[in-house]
Amino acid sequence: MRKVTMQDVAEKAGVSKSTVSQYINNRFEYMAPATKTRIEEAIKELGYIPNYVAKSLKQKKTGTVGVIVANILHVFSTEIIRAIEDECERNGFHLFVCNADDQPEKERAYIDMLIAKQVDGLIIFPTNGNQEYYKQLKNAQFPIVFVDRLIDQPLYPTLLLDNESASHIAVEELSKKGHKKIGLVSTSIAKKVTPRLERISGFKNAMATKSLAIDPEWIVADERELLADRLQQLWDSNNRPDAFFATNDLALIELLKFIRKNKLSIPKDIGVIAIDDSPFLEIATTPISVIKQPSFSIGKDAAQTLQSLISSSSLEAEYETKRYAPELVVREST
Amino acid sequence: MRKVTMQDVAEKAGVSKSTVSQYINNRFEYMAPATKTRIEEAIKELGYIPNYVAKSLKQKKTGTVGVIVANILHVFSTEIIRAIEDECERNGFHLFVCNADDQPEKERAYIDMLIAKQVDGLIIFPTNGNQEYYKQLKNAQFPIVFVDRLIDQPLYPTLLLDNESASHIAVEELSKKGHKKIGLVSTSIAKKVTPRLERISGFKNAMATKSLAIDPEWIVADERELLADRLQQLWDSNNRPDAFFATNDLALIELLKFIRKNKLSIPKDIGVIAIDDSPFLEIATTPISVIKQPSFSIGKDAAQTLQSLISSSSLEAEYETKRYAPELVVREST
DNA sequence: TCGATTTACTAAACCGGTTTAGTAGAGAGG
DNA sequence: CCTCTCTACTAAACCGGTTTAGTAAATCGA
Repeated sequence: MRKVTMQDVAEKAGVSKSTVSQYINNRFEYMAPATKTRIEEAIKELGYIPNYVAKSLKQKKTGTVGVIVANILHVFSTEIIRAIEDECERNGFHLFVCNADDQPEKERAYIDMLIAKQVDGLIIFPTNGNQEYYKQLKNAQFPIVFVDRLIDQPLYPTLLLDNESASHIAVEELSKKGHKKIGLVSTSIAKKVTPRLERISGFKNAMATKSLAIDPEWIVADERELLADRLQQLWDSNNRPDAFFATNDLALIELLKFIRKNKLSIPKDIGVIAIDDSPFLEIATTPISVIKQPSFSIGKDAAQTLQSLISSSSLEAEYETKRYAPELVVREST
Repeated sequence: MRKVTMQDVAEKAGVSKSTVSQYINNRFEYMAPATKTRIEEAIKELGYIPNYVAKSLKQKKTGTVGVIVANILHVFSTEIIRAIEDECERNGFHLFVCNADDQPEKERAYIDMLIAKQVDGLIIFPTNGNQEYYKQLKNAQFPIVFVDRLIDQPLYPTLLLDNESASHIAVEELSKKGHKKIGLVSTSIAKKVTPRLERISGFKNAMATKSLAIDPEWIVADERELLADRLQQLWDSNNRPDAFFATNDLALIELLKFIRKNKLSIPKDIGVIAIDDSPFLEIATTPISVIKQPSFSIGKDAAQTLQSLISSSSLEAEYETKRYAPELVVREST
């Protein structure tokens, strides 16, 4: 079954393709009411749906943006995507959602394909391996917004949590409740992912500010699968902290598993605070205190920032980084 | 800065556009090695990236599929999307991800736009309001796969959990542990969403099979926001079940909040089992027993089924529904 | 040596819209 | 009555690829 084209509508209505195009684009300035009606009817009868690909080719814009996240399974990513989606829907934009899995090659391949598919812009959780490529894209004036991670140069607008502040809040809350020997649990920092690095350095600064001793052994950062063992080793060594700051949801899960396995009670035996909330934390053994990221604001702003880059004719030389304030939710775990 | 086109490459390499096209599509049968090299160099020097939109227009396929889910924030949706994405990446397909929020009008608008954008196929969590439209799409031979929900006619392949069986497993597990007065908590069934309806009717059947009494008051199905109150009312009436089956993650969260508020202990005061797992349930007050959906299999199969529909020249008159076996994970809450 | 075949490449139509330049006819103004 | 403007519409180029039909030159077979 051949698809109905504008030409078919034109013939049925007894007008030219151009006139149908005017109709589709609501340019009625010089259209006779009778013509309008005839086209309207022809469209309805034939069930005509305009081909957006043809339109995109001519107009050099697709009404499409790409989002490349590290992993959709993270709560934070999911919320960001949802917020971007909501905002884009308002502007009639559609979203290509991709997972780079923190692999620069995979990220690069996605960027290439998305550009080949002529997306109008990209929102990326950038890896550290494509700096040079980002620079090329910037030179070509291609609109991008970075989220959650910093790269070396201020090529593009970058939106992320004020991680330093989040760590300070975490340390402040734990120390306020009397914890002094504070440890940290993080997923692997091998790939130099901004939030993890900043949260760790923020943690160290905060500890120093409070004149609390930092024991390097209490900073446990490793692949998720290894965290349970690392924590157990630390515990068995008897050099034990009395509280832990988990820098993200995955680290928290591993920490809580360890705590359960060792039948420790929160916060008596061990205090806990984490970044990133989940509805389940509210109803955990001891409801877990957390530091929330304003993910919906970040996502919404990312989408809006991208929209403005897309509509502006040329990019600026540099863009500033926008930091978002974390929000403490005190429950019973600290 | 003008984009580099195939014409530019052709001129630089001193050949025709057609030859460059052959090169791009790896048709080297009749190409002189020298020509190949010249084109290769021209492409590299100019940084040429083919325009997939132009290609799509001519070839009438875009290498793009649309996924319309009820809500990305559900764990189940997220996992399905992730699985579809993985599978599609393998075939070089990209994903438009959309949220219909269970609103038929929103769903319809998305379908329209995605078709206008010439997606090669759709994977939909269908609402109940667009049956007639689905039929039209079927007539137009448009490839679709339905996930998670049934519609009246077997128009398209449909993949979903064996909900009846999931309910039986839930009742079996609870009754095995000595619970007899079993209640059910579900989010709203006003919109006749398949999984919820089937899980409730499966629950009733399972109870009947076990000769367990069903008290209609123990079946609490309502908007998420109202569940806490409804449960409290039931509890205060003193007509109390001794266990609850939560039919999805959101219902479970509300149930657990209620349990915590009333300081009930699981499973002593109240047994709990639910459909849909989350890493946090493993480490809850009492680790919660759940019935898992094989969401990754469902997503992967959905993507593969869609791929086969896309490559087949014509759709069949009817398709069968594929049911997936739920999997019981026994923890300590039953 | 000459037609047939193969090799290496190209011109031009095509995909389905948008857009620009242009035109026929009606009405206005002098 | 003639020009000028405005209205309502159209022809054709264009977007950037793919594809078909075709062609010139080289090679082959007898």
